[in-house]
Amino acid sequence: METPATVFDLNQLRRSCSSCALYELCLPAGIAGDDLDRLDATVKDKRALDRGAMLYREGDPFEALYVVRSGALKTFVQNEAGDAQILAFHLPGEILGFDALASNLHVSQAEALERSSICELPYAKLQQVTSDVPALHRQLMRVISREVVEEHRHLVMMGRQQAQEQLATFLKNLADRYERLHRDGTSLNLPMSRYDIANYLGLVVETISRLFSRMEEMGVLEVNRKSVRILRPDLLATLCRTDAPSRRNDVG
Amino acid sequence: METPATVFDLNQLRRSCSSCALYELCLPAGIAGDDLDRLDATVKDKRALDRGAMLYREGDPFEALYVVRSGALKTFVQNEAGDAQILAFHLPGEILGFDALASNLHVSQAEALERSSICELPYAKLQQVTSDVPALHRQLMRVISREVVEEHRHLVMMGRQQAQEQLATFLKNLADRYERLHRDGTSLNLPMSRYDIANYLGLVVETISRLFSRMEEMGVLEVNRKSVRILRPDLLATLCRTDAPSRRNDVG
DNA sequence: CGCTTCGTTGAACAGCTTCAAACCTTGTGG
DNA sequence: CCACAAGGTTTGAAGCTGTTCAACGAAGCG
Repeated sequence: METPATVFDLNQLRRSCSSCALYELCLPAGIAGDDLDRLDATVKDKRALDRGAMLYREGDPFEALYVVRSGALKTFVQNEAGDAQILAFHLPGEILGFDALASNLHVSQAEALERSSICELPYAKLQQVTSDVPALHRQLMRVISREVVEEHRHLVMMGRQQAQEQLATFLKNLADRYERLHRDGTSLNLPMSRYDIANYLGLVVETISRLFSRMEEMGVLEVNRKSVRILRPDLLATLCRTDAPSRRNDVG
Repeated sequence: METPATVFDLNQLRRSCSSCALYELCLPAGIAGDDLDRLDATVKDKRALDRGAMLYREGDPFEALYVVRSGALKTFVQNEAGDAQILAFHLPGEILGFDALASNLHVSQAEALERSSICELPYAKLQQVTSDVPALHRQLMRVISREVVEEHRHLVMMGRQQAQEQLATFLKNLADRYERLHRDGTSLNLPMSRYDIANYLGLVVETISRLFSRMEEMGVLEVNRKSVRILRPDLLATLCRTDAPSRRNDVG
């Protein structure tokens, strides 16, 4: 909890990737010297987004990639009826916007889950830099590929795991990502609602609520609304695994 | 049904992307002239893969991207217990291998579903060309992005749809892709087993079998083992949509 | 302070899975 | 070439997980 003034000062200070706390998680990881300076010059600050504010919508022209600097966002797709499927939650240091590379239009939407600040990488400028800096090009490909791999995780979770395993995996993944941010990975403050978690996992709210209660009874978690403390990380890890290998898991 | 001799001749003839029947579906789409020639030079022919043969395995070093020229493959991830989740089926003109870009190791596996032939794009050579040819670079990014979007479809199918809607969507998608190949999109010859379909959709074989029977009773399909004829494409399309918007579809 | 949204809990229900068995196809070795 | 084994597919019956419907308490917000 910092005062608004402090946050503002930090943002002023950090108008350079090399001095950003997220440096090693972000796109510039693995880039140095002049190349980093050139990337620096392409980064535009984006005003903070309030909770519920959209970073981009489906059909928006592709203008930039975005890095979360603080806060959290969700990305989702919506069908004609307005039904949504959440694709991912994005924490500080994570990049979003790749969905628009294919058609130069966004095919998903990004919404802030809480007040968030964003780095904007205008793609036109980024392309100029990448054509001169092969290292950045490779780095960009690596980051997209990471996104592909991350979606594989999501698919496995949905396709092969039971509800309780899914929630355990989801929490463990969140905890791991918070630890990478040098934060405590055992006491989480969930930025998303139960509805969001349910949607992300392909379940309904009631199931999520019941599972939180059950895992609290088991002594794995201490749950208080958005605040989740992991009391037994070891138990949580075992809950991620399916113990009864079901027939649907065999490879053809 | 061509004689082996004819196929061989075609392969001889087609040692150039510009003369390949898959030209407009494949990586070179949007590339022309000298640039295409340079790409041409990087393409290596890969011997045909027999049914069940692996193109790459988890942990294999990243050496190349691959384009399916004929046949079909499946990609999947496997957990410690050997349980698998199929990520995608790959038809002619489609590219695979992007999973390895992030870590320079494959994190998934690719297996031929039937005798297939493959174009190999050694990544080292490809990188040389992309650094000189910005158009190819952009094209490559677009193709990866398409993969991301395609995985979104898979996630929505798994997360928001019921079993029958899933199978209908799966079949419609296959039909569309076969039509893009200038083949008949109404009489499919499924290269994958019922087990594969079930695994891909996060269901069990029995469910798939029952759904095929049910959709045949409804007059939508005519099913005979691997051969599926779509009698009522209009009905199939309606079966893809959820008519009862369930609570789990709302966006938080 | 009242309203709306979020979260929790209970009870009944439904859809998909599990278990079981039979049939059909494919391939292999005698 | 046939018999048999092995695996893929289909169908039935029972069971369980997660959903649906309903109701209520708590928190957030104008």
